[in-house]
Amino acid sequence: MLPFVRALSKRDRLSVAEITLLNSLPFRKVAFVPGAEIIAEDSRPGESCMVMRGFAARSHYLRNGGRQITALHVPGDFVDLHAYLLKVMDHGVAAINSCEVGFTSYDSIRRATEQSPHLGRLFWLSTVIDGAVQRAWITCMGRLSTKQRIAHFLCELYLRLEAAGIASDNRYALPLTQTQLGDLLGLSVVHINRKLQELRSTRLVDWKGGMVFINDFDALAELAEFDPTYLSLRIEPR
Amino acid sequence: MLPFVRALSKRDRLSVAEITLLNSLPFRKVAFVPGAEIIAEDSRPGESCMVMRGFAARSHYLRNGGRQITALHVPGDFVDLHAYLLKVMDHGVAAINSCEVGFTSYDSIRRATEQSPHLGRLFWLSTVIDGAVQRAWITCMGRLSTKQRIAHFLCELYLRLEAAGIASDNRYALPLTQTQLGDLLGLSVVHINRKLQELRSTRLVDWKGGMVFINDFDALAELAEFDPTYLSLRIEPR
DNA sequence: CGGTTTGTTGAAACAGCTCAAGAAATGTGG
DNA sequence: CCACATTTCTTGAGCTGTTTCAACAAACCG
Repeated sequence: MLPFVRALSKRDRLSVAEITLLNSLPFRKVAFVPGAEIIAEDSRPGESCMVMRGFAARSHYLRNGGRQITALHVPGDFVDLHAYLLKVMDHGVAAINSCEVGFTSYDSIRRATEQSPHLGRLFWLSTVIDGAVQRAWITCMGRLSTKQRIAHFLCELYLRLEAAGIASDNRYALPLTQTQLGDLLGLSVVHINRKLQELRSTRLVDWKGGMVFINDFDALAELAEFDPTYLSLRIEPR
Repeated sequence: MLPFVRALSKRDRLSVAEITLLNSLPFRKVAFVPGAEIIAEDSRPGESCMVMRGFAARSHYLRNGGRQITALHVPGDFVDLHAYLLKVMDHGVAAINSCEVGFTSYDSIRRATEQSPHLGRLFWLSTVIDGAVQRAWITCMGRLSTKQRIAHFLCELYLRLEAAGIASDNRYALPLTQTQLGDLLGLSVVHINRKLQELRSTRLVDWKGGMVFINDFDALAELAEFDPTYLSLRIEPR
């Protein structure tokens, strides 16, 4: 089953017909090496893409060479449903690690939404959840301490990966470098490094060898003022 | 004409039937005094709302009493279309100044989208543009200097107000206090105050008596690395 | 007109950045 | 499986940006 279907089914009941329709969406699968550009800034794609395996990031680059990651996409994320309506990319999408992405044409998206308006709303929901995540990031960046931001990010990612069915037991593979985490949280590597050490020393969470181990999720969430409401991980008729 | 219709018509061609349909959406209009809560955090609204007059803000509050504004909504913004799909509010919406808001039920939204799938996509577009604005804010907060952040915000708001038909000639009414601007950009009032003075001293922009005067939009945009692509202010078939 | 909110200023403390260098981990070709 | 090159992580030191606290001035409101 597609991780996307699994993630959707954490948010609403899907009929067998809808699952069939989703599984029959024609995906052109492409593999990307770490750092490769998946969708170029300013391009006008004719397809949307979904992460099948690995991580991808949306990012903006600045004049001084600085980078800001505005979203991290994990397996099951319908990354570029936005572009179906925005038409022009205002940012680029790149592979974080070695990853596989599926492309499907706007035509097939439109056909699916016309065949099932409910599925159309679920596609819409997927973009709206992305927006909720971005709002949470804005709050983190504006008002939380560095240690809290890191903790918040680690909590969020655990729940998202769990929803996609690729994390459990409070642990998951996180293929990010500290530089990338800095670009994501809007901080320098050096500072990330130091605060990460402080966070590790609390023993609430570990991150080594590309694996995150959350030893005390509740305490970590408490530290980060993390409230999972914004992830909409509840089954509701939508 | 609704400012919402005006803003949409900057992004796609609307048929007469669609404009009629929009104008016939039943809106229950409510006036709010400055600071009043329009939608409560954690509530489950049964209606979406649109700003008719004045400004409204989404915000998160933190344990220490801090506040982060994650979106500023101006006349023509269909503020709470998100909740149509999210169901539970993960944040509150409050009036910035004295404002008028129109509420319309999820039922009428659903009827309109079923009557016109194209209008449905335009509603979806409206939420996706909100997301694009949030991504731009993330980049601002993470990687721009304070002066740039202020400048970026002032540029963005001018274009959004112009699209809604309530700003022109590089000037507009901005009913924010410096404290609110700080909550929006994730900075303290004191710092906002000092950097605002520096920005004023460049003569690129003025802000006094609740009015913003952009003396040199291009130079201000250049300073802020502002690229309006993300606002999707182009007519495209969507 | 007086009370309250908003804007402005100074000074000290703290958070985060940059630069630079060395240590550890990872990847690659032989 | 080792040796080497490259990337990533870690550390120190000095500097810049931002916050906090506290006070006063100016603007606004009833």
